[in-house]
Formats: sequence, C-alpha cells, structure tokens
Amino acid sequence: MLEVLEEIEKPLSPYDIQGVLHARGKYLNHVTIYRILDLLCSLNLAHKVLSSGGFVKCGLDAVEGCHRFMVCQHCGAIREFADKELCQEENNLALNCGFHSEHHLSEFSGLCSRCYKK
Amino acid sequence: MLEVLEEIEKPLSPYDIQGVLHARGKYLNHVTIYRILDLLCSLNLAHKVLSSGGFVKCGLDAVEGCHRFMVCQHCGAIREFADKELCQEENNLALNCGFHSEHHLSEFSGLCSRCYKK
DNA sequence: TAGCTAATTGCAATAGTGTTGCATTTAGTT
DNA sequence: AACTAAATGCAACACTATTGCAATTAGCTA
Repeated sequence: MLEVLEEIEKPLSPYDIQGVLHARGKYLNHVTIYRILDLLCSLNLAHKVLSSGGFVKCGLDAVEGCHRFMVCQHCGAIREFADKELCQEENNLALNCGFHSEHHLSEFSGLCSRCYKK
Repeated sequence: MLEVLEEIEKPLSPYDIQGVLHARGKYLNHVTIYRILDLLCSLNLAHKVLSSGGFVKCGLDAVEGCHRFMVCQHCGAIREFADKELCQEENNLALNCGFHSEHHLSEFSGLCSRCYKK
C-alpha cells in the first residue's frame, strides 16, 4: 500500500487507494485499508494531510521537528519538510500564551515551482 | 449561530450546533447550517479546525498573518492567535524549496495552562 | 396593498468518510 | 495435526457533507 502512495505522490483517500489497488487486481476491504493506514501513520511512515483529507507516504527520514507539508493548489503535488527552529519558535510563541505544545499541524497551500512559472 | 460558537468556545460540528440550537427551540436544517458556516468561514468570522473537524468563532480582529490555533488535548479549549513574523519565516522556508505559499494551516495541540498545572 | 423577484430555508435523497462487532481466514508455533 | 494469534472480510451503522428542487420568506416596485 505504501507503494501506491509513493508512486502517486498526491494525497489519496482510503477509497482512492482501494480503487488503485483494485485496478491492479488486488482487492482489499476499505476497513483493512483504514487499519493499515492507521498503522502506517502511527509509525510515521505515512501521514494524513488534513487540508485535503488524503494520505501520503512520509517523505522524510530521521529529521528533527514536526513534519510539514506544502500542497500545490494547482497540481496537488505535495512536498514534505521539517524545520527544528520553526518548531522551537512555535513552541515559544505558544508558551507566551501559557500553552504547552506537543505537536504542530502545519500545511502550506500555494503554488509549487512548476505551477508558479506558468 | 455565531452566538453558539462564541459561548461554547470549543470546536463544534454542524450537527453539534444543530443540537444546541434545537435544545433552545430553534430548528435549523443541517444543510442550512452548512451554508451559514460556509458563509461565516468565507468572511473569516468562523474557522474550521481541521485537527478536530469542528467550527469555532474567529477570535481575532484585524490582525496580520494567518490565523492559528492552540488546541488543548485535555479539555478541548481553543485559543487563536496570529504572528506576522512566523508567517514570514514560513514563507521564506517554503521559498527555499521553490514553493510560493499563499496560506498556512497551523494548529498546535498540547496542554493549555489550566490543564498543564494538573 | 398586491404582485413580482431574489434570497433563504426546508427537505429528501445521495455520496463520502470512518467505525464497530463478529466471523473467517491466514500464518506461525508447538 | 492441533492450537493460537494476527490479519482480513463483511455487514451494518454512524457521522459528515453535498445536490437538486420545492417552499417559504423578505425586499422591492407599481
């Protein structure tokens, strides 16, 4: 299932994934897909992109800081990154309000370099 | 409807809102609630909190920078803030990757001051 | 006021998303 | 071969969201 997410590089809903797999002759119940996605997400091998509702393969390896996404409004392409300092600043800003952050959800929408040129 | 969101100060789903209104003797079809929420959100008078799926009244007034949330994992309380510099840094980080940000989705989860003390 | 028009709301149907409980199958072990 | 634990299937259900169209409401004009 990670292969599907890896190849397509755009957020896919569990039902999208089911469709792709089905087209390849593999049938999986959607419940199974949800369960596998839960597992992958808990292992940080995949993430749910909340702004679009789909799942993507994690594109980072042993980085510090929470994982963030840049989502192209035009083509839907996703790029993941992390930045320790940004996390630290967010934590500090929150602490100024007395809030103790544990996790940052962070998704940027805009235009990727390809689509921006057009 | 904004009154409901204002009073409760926690993200409410459209169906939650319908329930609250109904308990107060006002009946609104859920479709109407969706339509009103769409309008309020497009006017930035309310926001959808993606990490919990509910809607909140916007708590900011004429600030610069995108609106961010701190969501207490324990009590569910929400606090909104904005920080122009943080936005700028996010834009710069994205530009380093060739990505032109237009909007930042940013939600922190953690513990509010009350719940942290316990 | 009566009649017209546009905006709002209701309603029913439907689609999409996600969860639950339980049965069945599969795989691994003794 | 028999037992056990894990994975998957399946049906049912709950929640979230959208659509098209009918009915109502509100605002305007004659």
